[in-house]
Amino acid sequence: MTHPTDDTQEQLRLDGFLPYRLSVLSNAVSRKIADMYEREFDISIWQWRIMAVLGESDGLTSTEVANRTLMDKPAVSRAAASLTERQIISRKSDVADRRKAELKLTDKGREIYAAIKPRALAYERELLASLSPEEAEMLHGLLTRLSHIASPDRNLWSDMKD
Amino acid sequence: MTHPTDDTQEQLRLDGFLPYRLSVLSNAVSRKIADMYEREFDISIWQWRIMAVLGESDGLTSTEVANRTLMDKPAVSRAAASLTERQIISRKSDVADRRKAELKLTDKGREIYAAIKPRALAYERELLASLSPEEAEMLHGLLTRLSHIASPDRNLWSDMKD
DNA sequence: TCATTTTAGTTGCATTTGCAACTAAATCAA
DNA sequence: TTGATTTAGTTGCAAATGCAACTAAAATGA
Repeated sequence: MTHPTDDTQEQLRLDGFLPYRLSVLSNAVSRKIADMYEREFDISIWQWRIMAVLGESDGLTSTEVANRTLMDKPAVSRAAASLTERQIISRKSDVADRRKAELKLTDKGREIYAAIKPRALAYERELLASLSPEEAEMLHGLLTRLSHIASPDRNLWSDMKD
Repeated sequence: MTHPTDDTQEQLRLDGFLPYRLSVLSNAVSRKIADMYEREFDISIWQWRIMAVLGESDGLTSTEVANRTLMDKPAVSRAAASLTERQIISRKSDVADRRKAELKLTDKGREIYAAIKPRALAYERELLASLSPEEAEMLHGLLTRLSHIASPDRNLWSDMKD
């Protein structure tokens, strides 16, 4: 076993390459739920993210939403604008600081949120169905550690409290 | 413990929601390597994927490349066109079937491939550095199982041979 | 008090992406 | 044959994305 003209000491198979695998999996997963949100509720992923954080804790500003969803400001701005237009969220501008506005789910918004949420969780369960609870927990732990390395700054994850 | 007007039996925290976590992690990872490819070699992710499969097994058609990289045909077509123009790959059209063309890395392409590859693998190692070998293996196993569920058709993964 | 800097959010734009529609070649079926 | 279908690859376009530049308001500080 010699290594001739070839500097291929270490193998690089695309389908064993972690960044590639993550990308393909994440795309497949995102596509699938996005289709559901879109088809059944006419809600984009970005819109859904906003709804999801507001569903958890209502009454945030755009900036807070951006931080929690890791969306950029323009994305939040536009998605929020369209949700506002459709009366899914309300925006009440802050009297003390008129640059800010507080975003909340409207009643209609809560209804939609309540309708989507179980679907989203069901899909997640479906994904995780082939994993034991221990494995699922392991997975989250591993993802957390990878996230710390991939974006040391914004991690956030488990060690972030409100 | 009652559940009032509220149907929030089950929790939905965005940052514990698997599709969201995958998306954020995958984006961070992709961004980071893409920056490297881009900055240092002026190669896009899609171009790199093509180079990577050709690096593994040279002389594929666009369709074969598309299957292996899970890119769609237009994406392969365009990325391949620009790689051809830059003489990083060559295309030799098949005499027997003139619709097809065989894509290969040129010498220049091999050089670039040889330069990028260790960087890519180094980044992967960096990512995996916080994981023990067993954990890394576990991670790949878990990703494989999730992939089977997320896209039952194209999996491909471990059970695919050439 | 008023110029300067920072912060919140929006608008605009260039690029990327994904998909549908197309062309050209090959295969199939009568 | 030759008409209809399938396959390989390309082109075109609409929508999504990411980022820079902007406006308006607030905070800072001389």
